[in-house]
Amino acid sequence: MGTTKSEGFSEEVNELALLFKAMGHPARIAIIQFLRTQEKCICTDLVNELPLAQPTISQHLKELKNAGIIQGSVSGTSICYCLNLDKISELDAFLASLKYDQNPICC
Amino acid sequence: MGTTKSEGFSEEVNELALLFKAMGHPARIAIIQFLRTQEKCICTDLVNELPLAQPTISQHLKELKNAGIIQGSVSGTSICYCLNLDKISELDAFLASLKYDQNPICC
DNA sequence: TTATAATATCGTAATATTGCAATATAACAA
DNA sequence: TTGTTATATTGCAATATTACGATATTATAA
Repeated sequence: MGTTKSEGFSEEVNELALLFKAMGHPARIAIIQFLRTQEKCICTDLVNELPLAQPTISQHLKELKNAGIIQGSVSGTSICYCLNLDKISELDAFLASLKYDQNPICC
Repeated sequence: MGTTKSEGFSEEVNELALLFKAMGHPARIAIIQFLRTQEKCICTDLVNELPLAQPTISQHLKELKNAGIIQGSVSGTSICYCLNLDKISELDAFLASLKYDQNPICC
């Protein structure tokens, strides 16, 4: 136990869960918000912006990248991160579908 | 450590993170999908539908309810759960905003 | 080459999450 | 009352996550 059970759930369900999980942390939401509002997406600034140490931020960036929510491209000594709108659209589509499919006579 | 640091992040960021976190598990996504497609939202069926034991499902329902993503109303011996579209709209609005605000010249 | 700046990785302690058996509770039926 | 059905709670073992200091890596600058 302690392990999340993924067998018995559809691919789609597991994929969505991983994406939502990757967003389920304040630092990672803050990173996403920061990337949205930045002119340039170079990211040492996150270390000054967020109340977390550099290794911790690096770790959160890695998780977002693994989930495919952000992309990073090397640019000299620094790395340019940005949002991957495709993944974000997947989540958005799922949530939007909930709003329309739902049975009106409930609870 | 092990504890998520929430001080230093805005209320909004923390709230969004909690909502996403609540959805970051296959069982909880499956529950949400099930509620969407059911005629009636009575939920013993989840125990037959999902590959998890009854106490585990009960626990996941509780987490979704605590996050405000679903609501439950007692109906005799059983409980009628349904989606709370307001919360879902909050998440949806956040994701949708990412798609429009983003800087087009990036990475 | 040596320094510096930006980022990543490792190791680890503290805490959280997950899943389930056992058990409790609560509403109704016989 | 006794049983039955639906759900919740408790307790616990296994595992995952979080945060960070120390240290590595990598690219450029001096």
